[in-house]
Amino acid sequence: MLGMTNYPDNGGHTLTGIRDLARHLDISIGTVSRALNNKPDVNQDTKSKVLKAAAELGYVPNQAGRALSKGRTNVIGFVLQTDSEGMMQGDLFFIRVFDGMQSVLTQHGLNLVALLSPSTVDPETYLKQIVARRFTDALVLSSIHRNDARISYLSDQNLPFATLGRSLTDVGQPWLDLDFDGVVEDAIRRLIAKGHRKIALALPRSDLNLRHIMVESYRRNLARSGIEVNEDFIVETDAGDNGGVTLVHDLIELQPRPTAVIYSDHILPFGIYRGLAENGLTPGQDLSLIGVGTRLASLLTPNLSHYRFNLFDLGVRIAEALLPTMQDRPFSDPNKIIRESAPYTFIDGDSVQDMT
Amino acid sequence: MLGMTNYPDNGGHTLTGIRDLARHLDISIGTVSRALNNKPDVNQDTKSKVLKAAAELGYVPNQAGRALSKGRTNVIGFVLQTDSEGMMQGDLFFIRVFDGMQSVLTQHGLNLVALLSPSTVDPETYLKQIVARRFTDALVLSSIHRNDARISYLSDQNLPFATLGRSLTDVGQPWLDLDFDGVVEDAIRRLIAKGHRKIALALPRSDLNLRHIMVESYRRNLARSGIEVNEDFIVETDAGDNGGVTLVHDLIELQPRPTAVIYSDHILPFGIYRGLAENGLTPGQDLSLIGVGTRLASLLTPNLSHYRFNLFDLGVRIAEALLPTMQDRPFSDPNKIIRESAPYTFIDGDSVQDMT
DNA sequence: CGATTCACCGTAAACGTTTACGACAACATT
DNA sequence: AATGTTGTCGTAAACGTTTACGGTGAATCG
Repeated sequence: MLGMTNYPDNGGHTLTGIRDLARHLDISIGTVSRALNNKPDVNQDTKSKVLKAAAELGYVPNQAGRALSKGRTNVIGFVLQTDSEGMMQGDLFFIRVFDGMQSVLTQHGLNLVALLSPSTVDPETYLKQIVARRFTDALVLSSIHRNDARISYLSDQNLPFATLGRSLTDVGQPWLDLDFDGVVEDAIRRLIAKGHRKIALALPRSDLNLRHIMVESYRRNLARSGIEVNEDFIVETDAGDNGGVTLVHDLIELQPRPTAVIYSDHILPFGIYRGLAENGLTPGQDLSLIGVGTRLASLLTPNLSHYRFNLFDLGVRIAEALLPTMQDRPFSDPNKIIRESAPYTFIDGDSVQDMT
Repeated sequence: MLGMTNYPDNGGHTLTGIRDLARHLDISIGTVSRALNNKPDVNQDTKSKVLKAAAELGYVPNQAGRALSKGRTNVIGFVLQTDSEGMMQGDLFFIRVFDGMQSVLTQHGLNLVALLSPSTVDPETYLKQIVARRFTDALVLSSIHRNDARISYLSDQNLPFATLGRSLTDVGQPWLDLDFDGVVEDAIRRLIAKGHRKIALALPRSDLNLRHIMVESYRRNLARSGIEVNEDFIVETDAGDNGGVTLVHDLIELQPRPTAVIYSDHILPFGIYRGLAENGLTPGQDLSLIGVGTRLASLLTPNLSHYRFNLFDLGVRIAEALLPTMQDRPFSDPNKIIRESAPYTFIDGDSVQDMT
């Protein structure tokens, strides 16, 4: 039957709780707890004795007990979104960002987990589930939309969080993003310097704020150079694998036909190269290309000019931005709030033609 | 009048605990708990009343309290590995598998999280951290090695788990994997039917059991067809982005030169195509190619012949294999243990030349 | 009518921590 | 000698659930 033994057979040397550890050392539970948490009110000698015994016996504090007592779980969630295509856009990004975040969070005794909102349910209700179950001390949101209701929701719930990307709905939380604004500015400057005037911007259809930021930067910087914006040059790309092919078909039918295109996607350039080839055109020669955030650019022939980001470092900075907000009440001290855009690096290739 | 004040100052309509909910309904805590957990000993009428009130007031059980009391956390971890290249190999896979797993686990009230062992620390110590903190009811391991110490470790810890991939160290746990064995067999048969005799096998350097399985299948099926195995034809590929280019250089220097190559990677084919082009060779014409598990095959020109798997379905089956082991003691009932290989689909392309 | 069952519900003890509080020496200050 | 101070530690009450146990009243049975 069930109640045969008071103590479950835990295989021998694995401790079950702090109680056993205290009994083994013949001191009180409270002192052991204080020693483990490095509290001031405990003798340096016994402190080291406790640490030693804990290491030897392989004692690890039960997270549920700790969470219940302290109200904190030491778990931080990185919330990711899978789009209809299975998140082709983000998945080449997030691993490195995650790695960067984790490298600093572990040093603070925090566990990072990735939370993927399923493709079948909308992101907000998924987030509410997460928050309601509160097995997370803080969250990092990604795939930020132009007006992202999740931000105000999290603010209402008093849960510390940071966003990878900014939004128009802003509650003063820390954010970081990739400087796609500056990237578009730089790309336009480079293209103009090479004599281009008819520059297209190709972006996937979405309501991500990143898209809006790029479009705005596109308009602003063209205007600054005295180039009138042709609305037909702002084209939406399909998410599918052959979105690049259809993009080329769309572009070469435009009147006038653009001589250069800026776009943002990992997979897109392969389709673009293929689409150009199908039409007897050569990348760089018949259409100049500049990629933003394309991880696989070096696999293309001719080499694709593109921008690169240090994603590990981005993860580090996100974690560093998040940590201070977890100390006291979220976003209490405005001086602590970190908000910045990660700098880009331009990788020169052969996909930009000199028109002069 | 003391007991009548059922308005704790929690700042609004968000409930804090089951205690408030019980007070609000004017019944005991125990009954509320039983009602929420659908226990038999509670009136159908009050049961629905409790459910209704919980939904209205937005009450969600505190997971820490529940975990402490029941010893289960309702969290399941999907353990992933990032190799030195930032997990280029796995990341295009795992999202869909994750999605599939999640689709069935949520129906059982379980939360799925992704746990990424950082590239800096070895997988086993990371796993020990996870297990020791026991904020997980069960685990799913991926990137299974030929002899994977994690498997015996988890078995010792009495933690339910399943593996995505099999290993020589086997403790009777459920596993699923992709039928790379059958894929190699099928690929060799197709190539031989088209007249190929000099078939190479190109795999990334690793100790994953999948690699061993493919090599063994390669040897076995060549032998069955009466073709002697040329050890030079089993080549190791580099993980980097231009691993495909160097692979081509290695292949065309072989004496005799293989006429076909089977390989496994997402990124590799792009490099192969590029490497062939650099040498004035045409994919399919000068070297037949068959890819295994290459997500982006449709982006290549000419189309790459390759094998595809239903990864969402794979995730579903993993979850279904894991669930019964969580009911009672892990792996108690051998009839319940599910172990199977997911079937492949061949996608015909233009990258296999007919030699007859 | 007493005894037995039954459906339902309240009580209280767990689960493993943390931490406010107080106790107790030893020592320093008047 | 009385008082205050300091360093160290034990005690016990939380934290929010679950669940074994016992206790009702009503219905059923002998």
